[in-house]
Amino acid sequence: MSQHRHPGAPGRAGAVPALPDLPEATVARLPEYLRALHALADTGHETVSSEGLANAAGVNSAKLRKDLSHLGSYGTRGVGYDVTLLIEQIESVLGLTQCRSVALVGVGNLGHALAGYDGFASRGFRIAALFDADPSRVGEEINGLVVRHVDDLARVAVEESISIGVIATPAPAAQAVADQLVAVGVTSILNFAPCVLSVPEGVDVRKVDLAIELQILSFHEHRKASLTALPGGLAATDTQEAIGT
Amino acid sequence: MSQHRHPGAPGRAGAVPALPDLPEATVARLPEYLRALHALADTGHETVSSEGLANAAGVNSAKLRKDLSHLGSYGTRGVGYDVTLLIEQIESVLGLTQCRSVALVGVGNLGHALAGYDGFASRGFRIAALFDADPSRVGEEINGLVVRHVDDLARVAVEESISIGVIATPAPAAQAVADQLVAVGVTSILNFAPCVLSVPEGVDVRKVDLAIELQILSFHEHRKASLTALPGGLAATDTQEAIGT
DNA sequence: AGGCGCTTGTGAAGAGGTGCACAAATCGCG
DNA sequence: CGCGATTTGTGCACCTCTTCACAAGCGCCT
Ligand SMILES: NC(=O)c1ccc[n+]([C@@H]2O[C@H](COP(=O)([O-])OP(=O)(O)OC[C@H]3O[C@@H](n4cnc5c(N)ncnc54)[C@H](O)[C@@H]3O)[C@@H](O)[C@H]2O)c1
Ligand SMILES: NC(=O)c1ccc[n+]([C@@H]2O[C@H](COP(=O)([O-])OP(=O)(O)OC[C@H]3O[C@@H](n4cnc5c(N)ncnc54)[C@H](O)[C@@H]3O)[C@@H](O)[C@H]2O)c1
Repeated sequence: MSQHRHPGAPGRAGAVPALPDLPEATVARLPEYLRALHALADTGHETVSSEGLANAAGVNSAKLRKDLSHLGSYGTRGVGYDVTLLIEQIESVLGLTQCRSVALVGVGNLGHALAGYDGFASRGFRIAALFDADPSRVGEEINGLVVRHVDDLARVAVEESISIGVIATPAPAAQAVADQLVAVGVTSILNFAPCVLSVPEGVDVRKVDLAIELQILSFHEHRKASLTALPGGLAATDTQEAIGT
Repeated sequence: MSQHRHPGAPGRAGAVPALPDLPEATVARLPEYLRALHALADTGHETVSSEGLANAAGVNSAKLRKDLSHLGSYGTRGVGYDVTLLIEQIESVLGLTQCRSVALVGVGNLGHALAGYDGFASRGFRIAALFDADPSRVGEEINGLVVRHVDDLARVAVEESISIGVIATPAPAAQAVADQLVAVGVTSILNFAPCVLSVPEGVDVRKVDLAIELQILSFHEHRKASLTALPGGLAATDTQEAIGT
């Protein structure tokens, strides 16, 4: 039940990309494989085994093979995977063959760090525009980019063909900013504000909340403390515990 | 996600702390519920239904009820959940009743933003110490905290009873920093460097990689573009939205 | 007191993800 | 040219997570 229209999207009927409807869990791991592959390429490796790559990416080798098998058979049995070829394939699947332009809204404490980060460019993204609502911030230059007023979003978004929006404003402003981004045709949003965004169908939102990460760690810390507190019979590895009824 | 071990049998071996062995997916959502509950409390709500809270947290109401049922029965049928009581319960489970001390290593671009962020304190965390390896940065004061040299980690960690370490150094230094943190007894690490950390069993690592988030968005953007280009009769393909963390 | 509407808590079914284990495929070498 | 070593790709069983659907419980109103 999805009718996503892309305003002004050129009807490019390219039949080439046989896009293979990947499992979401696989998609989330591909970037990690990509990073590991680049590291391997930089150190002169031409091929890599699933075991080696899995190790570098911090996952199980069977999982890695299954993930890669979803893209097609790009490995050679008895040898492994061609590093360069695999990089090309993963980048193609992730849509990184074209450099994507990112708009960053909210150039405060966190926004400054993001704007000054060079790790995005090296991974296929270009921060194309910075926006803020505070007039005293507008005009400031960061890393060769001038901060513009958020009211210019519509114009600049088209000029720079923005495809991803990053929200780094305080939480109370985030929904309004999201609405503005959606209004200018942005369909992917990365949200740093600790709040839930409501967006129309067809728009993807990913959220990064550092406090949540810390709280999850806190839970495990709490649990570990409780476990060490109770002596009990440390009878080797008894991982079986039936909970069902 | 962090690699998770199976440390023996975490079942209900100990009857003292009534530690409820929660599903990992539930743990990851509890902080979101907590944030939504605080927002409700601030706006004067005394009770909330599963439907209302689920809405505020951006999840399914059945999922929310099942999550909360793992903590025990703290709702009242026909009425809903007592906001204050539920906050207490969740904070207790997450181990937030005591304020946890955080050490931040790497006070560069990103580290400055984190150190200056007041959103941690309001959610039960205290940034207790800042560390850097660059002598020119040591001594700098940020938000009332003095940057110390990373060699002082051992001493300060004990003094401040650090329970969580945050790594915001460049990737090549991250593993060494992680080793140092582990050496002084830290068993929970939040890593911002784009690399895999190797840590002993019993240490939890969570990773935040912004480039990965962007690449996942890029994939969906790519997929959406392909779908709009391919008309086809498949109007029933359900597009996924607002992917969870 | 009793009925009625609302909401929780949960059994069960289904969907999705994980990891083992192994057959199939490929290479190097004698 | 065949054989053994190596590694991929995948069927399968198991497990976790999600979602539906509904009985049980609670408060309120008559
Ligand atoms: N700083 C951190 O380390 C950190 C960590 C985790 C989460 N966050 C979250 O990131 C967000 C930003 O944090 P921060 O520390 O940079 O805050 P900040 O107050 O320093 O910066 C916010 C910026 O957004 C701008 N802004 C406000 N409303 C706007 C609007 N409608 N349109 C455009 N710009 C607008 C402000 O002018 C300001 O420059 C917050 O939601 C915060 O909770 C920050
Ligand atoms: N800036 C961002 O927005 C951003 C975004 C995503 C990821 N990251 C990642 O976060 C990390 C930090 O990024 P940054 O932009 O702040 O880099 P940065 O170079 O500005 O800061 C790194 C800091 O770490 C210190 N450092 C180096 N080695 C150290 C060691 N062994 N012990 C202690 N401190 C040490 C350096 O002195 C420096 O102050 C990097 O891994 C980067 O990839 C940053």
